[in-house]
Amino acid sequence: MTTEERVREAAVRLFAERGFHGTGIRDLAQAAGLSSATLYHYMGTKEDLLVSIMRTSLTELITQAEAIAARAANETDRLVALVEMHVQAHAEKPRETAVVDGEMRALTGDRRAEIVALRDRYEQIWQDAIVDGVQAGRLNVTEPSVARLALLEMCSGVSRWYSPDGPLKLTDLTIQYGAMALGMLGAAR
Amino acid sequence: MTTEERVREAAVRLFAERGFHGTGIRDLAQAAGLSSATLYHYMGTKEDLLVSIMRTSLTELITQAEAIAARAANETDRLVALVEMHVQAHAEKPRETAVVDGEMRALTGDRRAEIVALRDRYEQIWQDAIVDGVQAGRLNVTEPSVARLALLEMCSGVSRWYSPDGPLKLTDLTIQYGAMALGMLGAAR
Amino acid sequence: MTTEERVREAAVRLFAERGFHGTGIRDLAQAAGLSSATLYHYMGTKEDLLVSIMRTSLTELITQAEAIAARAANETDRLVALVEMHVQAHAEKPRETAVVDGEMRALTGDRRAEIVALRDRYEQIWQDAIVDGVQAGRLNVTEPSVARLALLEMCSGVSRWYSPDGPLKLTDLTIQYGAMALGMLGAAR
Amino acid sequence: MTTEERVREAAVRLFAERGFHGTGIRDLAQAAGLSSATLYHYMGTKEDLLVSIMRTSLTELITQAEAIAARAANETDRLVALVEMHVQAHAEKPRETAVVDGEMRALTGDRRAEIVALRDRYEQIWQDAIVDGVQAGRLNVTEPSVARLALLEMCSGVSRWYSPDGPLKLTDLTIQYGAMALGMLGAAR
DNA sequence: AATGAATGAGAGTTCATTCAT
DNA sequence: TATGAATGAACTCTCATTCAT
Repeated sequence: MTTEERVREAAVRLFAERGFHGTGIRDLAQAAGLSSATLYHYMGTKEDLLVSIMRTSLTELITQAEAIAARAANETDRLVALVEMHVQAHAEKPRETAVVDGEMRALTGDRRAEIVALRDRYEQIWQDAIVDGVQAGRLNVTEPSVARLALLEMCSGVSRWYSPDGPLKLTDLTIQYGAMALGMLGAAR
Repeated sequence: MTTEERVREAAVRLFAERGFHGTGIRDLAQAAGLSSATLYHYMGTKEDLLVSIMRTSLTELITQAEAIAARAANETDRLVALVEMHVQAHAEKPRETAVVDGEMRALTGDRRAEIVALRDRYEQIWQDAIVDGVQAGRLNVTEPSVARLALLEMCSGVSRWYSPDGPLKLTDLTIQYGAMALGMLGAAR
Repeated sequence: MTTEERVREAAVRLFAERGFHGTGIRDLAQAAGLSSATLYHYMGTKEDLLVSIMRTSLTELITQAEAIAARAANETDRLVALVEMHVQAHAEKPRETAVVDGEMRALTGDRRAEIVALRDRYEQIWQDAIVDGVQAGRLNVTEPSVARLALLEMCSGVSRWYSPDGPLKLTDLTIQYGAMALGMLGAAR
Repeated sequence: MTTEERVREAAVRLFAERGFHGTGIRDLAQAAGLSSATLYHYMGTKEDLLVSIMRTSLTELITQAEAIAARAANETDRLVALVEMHVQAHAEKPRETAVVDGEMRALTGDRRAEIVALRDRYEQIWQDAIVDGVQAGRLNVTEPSVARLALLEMCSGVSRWYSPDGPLKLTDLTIQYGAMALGMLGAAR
């Protein structure tokens, strides 16, 4: 693992555990095994580091979501595939995703706009999936926007509690979430 | 409104908007219209203030949840009533609830233990409701704990986006969430 | 005991235990059973209070020392009587005397000058006693100033350790100090 | 002189002149020619700095006192040598010794216990010297503990007034204190 | 006589960041 | 590549003091 990766990993972990404002540059340096001065060879500002983490994570989610949207056999499958991918990502990379979901308010100015735009783009994919599902008669929701928000919150929460060392296997987790998603969206049985 | 209430309200707002660590004592003072020294006539430490906000909010939720659990006609009603109450609380007091849901990690030591215990007590009420519903054959979930976590995350998310000034009325919101909850828990139709 | 006395007593105790700068106005108020605002009905500034304590204590010492100097039968008696008086004062009022001996540096400007002048006046009485004793052939010291300083430090130290509840009676204490003083000043046997 | 030494020296001087609580961190920084933030590269807390100064000074005194106790020809020599060493230390390092003698009360908790233990160890060496002198018939004191306290106070006072630039040479000072000590302890002539 | 409320200034300490080496 | 040294600004919190009631 390169030093840059160590820095990044330390940042992901600490930002997730303590939040951006709760993490000091010295904490980061110590966790990465460097002096705080050396840290600055591997990053810009603390906020740059946060942005970079978020961009990477969100971009990956978007890429996967777009691939799913492109290849899904039907609207139901598409929705379930999105849920499974999202849940899996939050189960496998709980820290990265928790940072994305929880630290957006720490960003300022243009950086914030950039990340918000990415998030909006990701959410739009979900919005489309739900709207299309409803139009196709496969889903039954009163208000697609409300459903989208509720669904995403439900799935994102996984990063806060799931542990791969616990009794629940990842595949079972995604299956359950897929089922719950279909249920809450009133999918035709 | 008393000065103490102004302090509290300022804290709730800023903690919700910027997070505990992102809120300085001077920000708080300014928002409450006081000097930072005067602030300390109306609070203990910054952390004390956070604890107090959380305790108040969680205690209120627990009180309401226990009342619902005591009076509900059947397991389905009980679950829906919990959802409606929770969603309503998060819609009406989005800042207080967001602080409860998001700033627990900022607490330290005994204070943290106290608040975590309250949260656990609240979640247990939900857990019981789900388990009872399953046993009564009115709900159908694979894993009650997973369902509880998913359900609570879904409902708590409301504080992050709902606005009473938007197109969606509060009653419609709660109805939709009730329906989604029943759907995701596989309620008998 | 009047409130003013309570304030004074609290100040004496706290200044002695923690020092002037180590004692806060809130500590004083609490020790006197008042609010910090009420405190200011019974005193000027914190420094005024210190000056007042010192003035009272030093004036009393000077009065007693002058009486001794006026009535002593001979130079040896005079020296011993000064020692006994000084030791008794430091044993009976350890806090007042400790404040006088230890907090002079906390004073500023004119206040400091006033107290320093009182202390110098007191020390002059001792200086005269030693010089007269030497001239009378009753004492034998190389350098009267050095002897005076050494003697006063020795006697003042009593306030730091003597307890009336301990095994040593006050009369025995003063007798021992008188004997030690004569010894160190080379008194004719 | 290294920066660390400059910090230490500044602290010794200011703590001696104004007391620990009377010295601010910004005073310290200015006296050392640093910003207050930079100060913290060279010390832990302000109290750590105080402890370190005291430990160094007391350890040196103990080392010297133990060496004297080990090599003294007889009980009288031993006592005089202790006095001379102590007086010399207080004359040559008046600030360090004044801090040791006067700021112990500013310490808290374990730090205080550590320093008190060192001081007690040092005083025990004196106590032994006096007791041994009495048993050997070379000293004549009523109460060794009282004599020890009086003697140490007398000698420590030197740091408060002696100046190497004054008329009194250091060797004369120590000789006079040795003579006074023997006198006050009733040494056989 | 008594105090709650108020505050500017300052306390000790840490912040994120820079730079010469 | 790596870091000690450095700092202005900011941190949370307390200071001594005043004043209207």
